[in-house]
Amino acid sequence: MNQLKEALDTLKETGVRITPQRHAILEYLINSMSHPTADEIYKALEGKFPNMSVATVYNNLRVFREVGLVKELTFGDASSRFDFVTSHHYHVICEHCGKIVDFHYPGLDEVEDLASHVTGFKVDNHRMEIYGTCPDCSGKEVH
Amino acid sequence: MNQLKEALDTLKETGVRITPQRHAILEYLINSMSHPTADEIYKALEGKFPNMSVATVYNNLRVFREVGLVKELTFGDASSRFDFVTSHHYHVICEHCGKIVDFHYPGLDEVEDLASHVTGFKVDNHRMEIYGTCPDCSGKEVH
DNA sequence: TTATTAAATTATAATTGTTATAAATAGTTT
DNA sequence: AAACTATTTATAACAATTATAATTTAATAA
Repeated sequence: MNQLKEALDTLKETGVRITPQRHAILEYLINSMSHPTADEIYKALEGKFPNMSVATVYNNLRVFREVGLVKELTFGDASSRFDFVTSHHYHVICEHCGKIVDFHYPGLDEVEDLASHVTGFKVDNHRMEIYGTCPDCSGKEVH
Repeated sequence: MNQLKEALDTLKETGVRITPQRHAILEYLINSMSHPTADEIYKALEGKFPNMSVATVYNNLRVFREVGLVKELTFGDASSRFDFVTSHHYHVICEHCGKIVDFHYPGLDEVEDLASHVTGFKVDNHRMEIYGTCPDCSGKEVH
C-alpha cells in the first residue's frame, strides 16, 4: 500500500543507502502522476535542497533503475523521463502536447516468444509506446 | 522493385529537391542492411563528399523522415539510428553488443484500438522494440 | 541556354542532456 | 571515536543535435 515505504525497504534490502536526497526523489516520483525528466525533479526539489547537484539526480535515478524501482523512458528528441515502477503498463503519448497517459495491457508475451523463435535471441523484455492525439488537442484542432 | 528510384520519385512528388548529397544518403540507407547513425552516414560518405557538413546529414534525415521514407529509431543512451522504411517491421536489439535484427510481425492493431478506446486518444501509430541477447553473445557468455 | 529564385549546403557556433572527476561530506562499522 | 566507504557537490567535459548566416545550387520558366 505505502509505495514509498516499500521502495525504501527495497533500497535497504539491496544495500543502497537512504539519503535525504534519495528519499525526496523517490517521494517526488511516486507522488507526481506525471513522468518527470531529471531536470524537472531537480527543479522541483531545489526548494528543499538548494545545494543539490544535477549529478545527484542523475546518479540516483540510475541507482533506482538498476534496483528496478524506476523505469527510464527514452524518446528521441527530448530528455529521458522517469517512471516509478508499479505494475506493468504501457504509455500513450500525445504528439502535439507531449502528454503521457498510462495504459494497462496484458504483456505481449506472444510477440516476445515469436521474436525469440525467429531471431534466436534470448529475449528479456520489450518496450512499446503508442502515439496519437489526446482528447484536448483533438478538440483544439477542430476549431 | 528499385527502391532508390521509388524514393527519388517520392521526393519529386513532394517537391523536395534531389541533390547529390540526398541521393547518396538515400542510396547508403537502402544498401546498408544495418541501421546507421547520422555520424556513420557522414563518415561513410566523406570519401565521396569531402566537404559535406554533418548538418546536411541531419537536415536530410529529418526531411526523409517527414516525407515518410525513413524512420528514426531512438534508444536512450546512444544516438539515433535511421531505418529506410520498407515494410512494417519491429526490431530485436541485443543488450550486449547492440546488434539490431529486423523482425516481421502483423501490426498490433488490437493494442492500438484498445488504447484508443481506453484513453480517448486518436491513435496514429506505435513503436515496439524487443530486448535480449543475440546468439553470438549468448555463446560467449557460456564459456 | 541562361537568368531567376527559392531551397540546400557549408562552416561554425551554440545548445542541451548527460557523464566524469576530484574534493568534501556523511553514514557505517570496528 | 577512528577508519572506511558511499554519496554528494561543484565543475568541467563530452557528444549529439540544432541554429545561424553566408554561399552555392537545383528547378523552372523566359
